[in-house]
Order: sequence, then C-alpha cells, then structure tokens
Amino acid sequence: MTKMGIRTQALAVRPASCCVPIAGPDVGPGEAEAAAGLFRALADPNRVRLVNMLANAGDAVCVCDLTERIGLSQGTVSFHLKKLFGSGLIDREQRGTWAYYSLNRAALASVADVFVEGVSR
Amino acid sequence: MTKMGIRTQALAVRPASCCVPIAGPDVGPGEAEAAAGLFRALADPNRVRLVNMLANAGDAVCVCDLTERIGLSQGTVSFHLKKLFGSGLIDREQRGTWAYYSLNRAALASVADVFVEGVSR
DNA sequence: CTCCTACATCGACGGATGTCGATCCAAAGT
DNA sequence: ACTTTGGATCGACATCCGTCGATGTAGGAG
Repeated sequence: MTKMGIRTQALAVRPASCCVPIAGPDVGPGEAEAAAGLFRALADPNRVRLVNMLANAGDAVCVCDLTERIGLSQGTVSFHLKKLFGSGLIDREQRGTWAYYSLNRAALASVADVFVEGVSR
Repeated sequence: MTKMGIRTQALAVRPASCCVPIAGPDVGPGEAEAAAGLFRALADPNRVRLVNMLANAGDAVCVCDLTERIGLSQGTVSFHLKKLFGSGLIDREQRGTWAYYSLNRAALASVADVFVEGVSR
C-alpha cells in the first residue's frame, strides 16, 4: 500500500512541451527536472532496445511479442513499458486482450530539439 | 592512491561513436548500453543544469563558480562533473589550482544524432 | 616551511531502480 | 459456468544513485 499511488513519472509526461533546449537560455530547476525525466526514461539499455524495436516495427507491437524478443520476464517488460509510456515516448492501444505499444515519433524527435537548438546558435 | 585513474567510467567515454541511431536498424545489447550510458549522464536535473550553465557560459568555468551557482556541496558538484566528463559531454582543463570545465558541443550534437531517423544515410 | 585555497575522494546513509516470481484482473473461448 | 491467456501490479530483494560532511592532496602565497 502506500507506495501504490506512486506518481512515479508525473513530472515527465509532457512529450514536447518539456523540451527546453539544453543549451538555450537559463534552465530553471523545474525545466531541468522535466528534461532529466525524459533522459531517465532512456537511461536503461533494455528500454533503449524496446524503443528501437518499436521504431523498427514501424507499427504497433503487442507486449507478448516484445517480451519474447527481449528475454525478460513479462512483469519486467510491463515495468519498462510503463516508464516509457509515462515519459510520452510511446503510445498504448488496447485491442481486446492485447496491449499494443507504438513509438511516438513526434515525441522522439522533440527530444532531439533539446540538443540541436543552441548548439548551432 | 596515486593520482587518479581518470578512466573511471571507461564504458561511456566515446562521445560520438556510441551514437547509434535509436530508430535505426537493430540495436544490440552493447550499443543499447552505450546509448543508455549517455542518457544516464543527463538523467539528473542538477547535471542538466550544469550542462546548461556551461553552454551559456560559452567559455570554460571553474568548479568554484559552478558550486556557488548551483547550491550544492562542493563534493557533490565534483561528483556530477565527473559523471559528465566520463560520458564525454564536457571537457576538463587544469589551470594551476583551478579546474575548468567546458561543454563539448560536438559530443552534445552527436547525442541528437541518436534520435535522427537513420534513413538519411 | 607553513598555511590556505581549490578540488578530488571517501564513508555513510536514505531513497530510487531493475529484476524476478507470484498474484490479480479482465477479456475470449470452451 | 469454467478455463485460458495477456497483461498489470505486488512483495521482496540486491544494486545503484545523489547527497552530505570529512578527509586527502596538490598548488600558491606568505
């Protein structure tokens, strides 16, 4: 109990609006936390691989398929997908019994904006 | 213990070569770990702020200056700078008693490449 | 040589993270 | 109705991470 409500990644949920240019004008504590939250979502090799799988699939993929390919327990895969979903990097769609996840390409592209701006200012 | 093995976090050190497009062809476990390592370096709000400070400074900044502005203990700032340095995102230069850190803009730009759709190749 | 300053490193601590197996839940099929 | 199946959640555990204060260390100033 207690820990359930876990607002675990409440802060990171905005996919694009969070993307303050890291090299732009002064980044405040709040913006820094938002940016860090996005990076945290990608700070695990298995999540990077999941994102890569979804990117290559081009289409939505069900959890069972991902679980099989990544070689982790089903619960762990769910855990990672929840983090990615919470960060806005992937989308979720329920089709009957199956849950299909797909890459949010716009969100992914917006992460790049965090860097490019300011680098070539 | 002698000087210091600056190679402390050898795994993440390659700035650009690590940057496998996250949306490109199959990312193996090794490449995923390298990419995740880079993101891990930016997965903390205080490190994001440090990078931002260095970006805005345009020039190298000494640790004492950063410590004062970020409001953390000196040891903690050193800890974060070491992580950023280990990831290749920032450079270090010793000037007498002072240590000056500066943003490695090439490395930062290369992180953006991770997100670029690999198709352009 | 002695002291001070700037920085790195250490020891410790609490909190977050990744993982598993087990459990719960809802939808589908029988 | 019962059973099965896909997926989310839980409990427990080991590890990692961020932070501080304290200590170590090297360069400059006196």
